Amino acid sequence: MKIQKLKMIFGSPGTGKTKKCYDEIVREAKQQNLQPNEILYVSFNRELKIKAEQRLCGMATVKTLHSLAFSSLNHVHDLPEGLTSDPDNFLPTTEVKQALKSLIPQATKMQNSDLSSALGTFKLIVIDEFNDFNSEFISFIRKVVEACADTTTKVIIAGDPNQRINSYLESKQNRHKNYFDEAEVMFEGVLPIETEYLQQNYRTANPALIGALNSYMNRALQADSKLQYDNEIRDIVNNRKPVLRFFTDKNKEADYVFQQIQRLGLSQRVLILARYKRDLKIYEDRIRQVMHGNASLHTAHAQKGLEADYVFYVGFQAEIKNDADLANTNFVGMSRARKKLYITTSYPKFEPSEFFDTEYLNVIDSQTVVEPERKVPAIKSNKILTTTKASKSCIDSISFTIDQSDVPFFRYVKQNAPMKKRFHNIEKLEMENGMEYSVEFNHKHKRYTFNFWNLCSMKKNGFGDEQILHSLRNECRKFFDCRVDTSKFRCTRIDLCRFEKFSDAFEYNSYCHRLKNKLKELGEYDIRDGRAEYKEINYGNQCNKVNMPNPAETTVYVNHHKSKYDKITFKAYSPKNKVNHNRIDDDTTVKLEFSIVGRTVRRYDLFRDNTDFESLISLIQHDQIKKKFR
DNA sequence: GGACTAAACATCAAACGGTC
DNA sequence: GACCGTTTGATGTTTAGTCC
Repeated sequence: MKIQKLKMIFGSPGTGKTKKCYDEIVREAKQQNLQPNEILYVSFNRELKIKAEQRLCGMATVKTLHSLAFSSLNHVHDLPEGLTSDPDNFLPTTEVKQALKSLIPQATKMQNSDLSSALGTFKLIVIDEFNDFNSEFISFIRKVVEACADTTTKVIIAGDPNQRINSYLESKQNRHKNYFDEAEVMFEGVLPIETEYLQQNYRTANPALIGALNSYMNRALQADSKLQYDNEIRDIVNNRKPVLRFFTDKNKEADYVFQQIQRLGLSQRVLILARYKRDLKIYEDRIRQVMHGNASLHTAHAQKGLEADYVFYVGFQAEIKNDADLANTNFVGMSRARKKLYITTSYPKFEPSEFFDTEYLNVIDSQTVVEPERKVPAIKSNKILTTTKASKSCIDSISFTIDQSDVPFFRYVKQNAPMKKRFHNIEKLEMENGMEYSVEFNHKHKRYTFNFWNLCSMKKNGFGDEQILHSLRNECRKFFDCRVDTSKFRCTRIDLCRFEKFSDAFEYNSYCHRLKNKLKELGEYDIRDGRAEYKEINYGNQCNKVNMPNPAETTVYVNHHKSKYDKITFKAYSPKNKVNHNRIDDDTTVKLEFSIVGRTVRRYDLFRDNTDFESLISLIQHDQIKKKFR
C-alpha cells in the first residue's frame, strides 16, 4: 500500500512553522531511513536557502523553486534558451533574467510523467513560506503535487495567509485571492489532505503582546480563529503592554524611538521596522552613531524571519481598505517582537479600537492640535453670482501653498486622470457646504497648493474677506488632520472680481482704455506686449486666431520692472451664455478679474468705485505674499 | 502592478524683429 | 499701425527605471 498524502501546516508568526518542517524531515528520515537525496526542501529565496542548509546540516537537498524548475526541465533536456546552469549557483545577468522569467511557466507545462520522473528520487518534498509564492509559482507547485499523486512521495506545505505581502506581484484579478482559503479546493482530489494549525506562540511570553496581535488578526485581518494564538492570556503587566503612539511629525517620532532605545540600554537587540524605506531614512544616520550595530533597520518586506526583543514598528498606516497588502505588512512587522512592541506613527490618526483591543495596549496621543480651529459661521448656500451686480469688489478665487517640509506627514494626492498632469497631481475635494476646491502636489518643488474658486457666493452670503480667508485656511488645515499652523499656508494668489454693467461695446472699450492709460500713467509698470492692446480693441484679431473660448476676453499683461514673475493680470469677460462674437450686447454684465500674484501691491484707483478695495489690499499685505513664486 | 522619479521630448504662447 | 514668421523660455507629456 502506498503512503501518500499532502500535509498543510498553517500557523501565525512565531508558532514554529519552519521548525515543524525541520522536525518532520528528521522524523521521516529516521522512520523511513531516507537519504539526503530523497528529501527536498524548497525555500522561497536564496537567503532562506542558505539558512535552511545550515539548519538541516546536509539531511536534505535544499533548492529554490527556480532551481527545482531548472533541474526538472534539464531532466528532459527542455531548458529555456540562454539558460545553461542552475540559477541558484550564479548571479543572473540581464539576458539570463529574461530567460529565468520563462522558467517556471515552462516547467508548469511539463508532462506529468516527465515531472514525476524528474522528481523520482524524492520521497518527501517540503515547501516552506507558501504565502510568498504568487499564482504563477503556485501553478507549478500544484503540478509538483500532481506529479507525486501516483508515487509514494509525501508533500508538506507550510505558510501563513496573513503574511502574504507580495500580492503587488500579482495580476489585478488575482490581487485579492487568498490561496490558502482555496488550497483545499486547489489540491482536492489530487492527494488526501491533512491540515494542521499551529497556535502556540513560542516567540513571545508577553500576554499583552499576544492579546494585541490576536485582536489585530481578528479586527484588521478578519483571520480564521484557528490562526489566532491559543496562549493563555493572563497576568498582564501594564508596562509590558505594546505602546501605540501618535506623533505630529516624523522628527518627533524618531526622537521618541531613540529616547526609548537609550532607555532600554544599548546592549539590547532592537529592530526598527517600517513598511517603506522612505520612513526609515530619518533613522539611518542616527542609528550608526548611537547603536554600534545592536539595532537594525528593515522594511517589513526585507526582514524575512527576523526577530528581536524590542521592535519599533514606525510609520503605521491605517488606510487598509484599498491596499491588499498593508494590513498584512503591519502584522508581519508587529509580530517580530519577543519582549515589547512599540507602534508609532505620524501618518493620519485612526481609532485604535478599529485595530486592537485597547485592553492590551497603551495608547498615547501626541498629535496635539497646533492651533485651535477658529469658528467661522457656516455658509448657507452656494449660489454663484451671474448677472446680479455685486455691491463691492470681492475675492473670487484664492490659492494657498505650503511646503512639504512644513507638514507632519506626506499625504498622497491622487492623480486626476482627465487633467493629465503628472507632476501636479490634483485631487478635487468638497467643503461641507458642497463647494469644490482642489489640492495639488508639485513634485518638482515639493509643495502642496490649494485652489478655491467661485468665492463670490460667500460674499453674497454676508462673509467678510477676513472670514473667507480664515475659513479657507481652516479647510486647508483639515487636509493634514488639523496638525498644521494656519499661518503656514501662504496665500500666493488672490483673484478679485466685481461685476460691472456696460450698456454697449463702446462703453466697455472705453473702460478698458482708461484702465490701460491708468497703468501707463503709473510709470512703475511697463506694458511690454504692445499687441495685448490690439486684443481689446480688435476682437477679430488674435483672439480668434488662437481659438480663445471667448472673443470678448480682454487681457492686459503688466510686468513689474524688477521681477518678471511679479505680475498683475487684468481680465474682463462676459458670462458664457452672453457671448457675442463681434460685440458686447446691451445690458451685458461683465466680470472683471484682478489677479495679484506673488507680491504686495499699492492701491490703484482702477475701478469706478473702490469702496472695498482698500481693505482687500491691506489684507493681502497682511498675508505678506512672498516674492518667490517660482 | 502601480506609485514614484528624473530625464527626454513635445507643445504653447510671449517676445521679438522684420515687412508692408 | 497692422501683420506675420521665428526664437525662446516655460510648461506639459511620455518614457524608462526604481522600489515595495
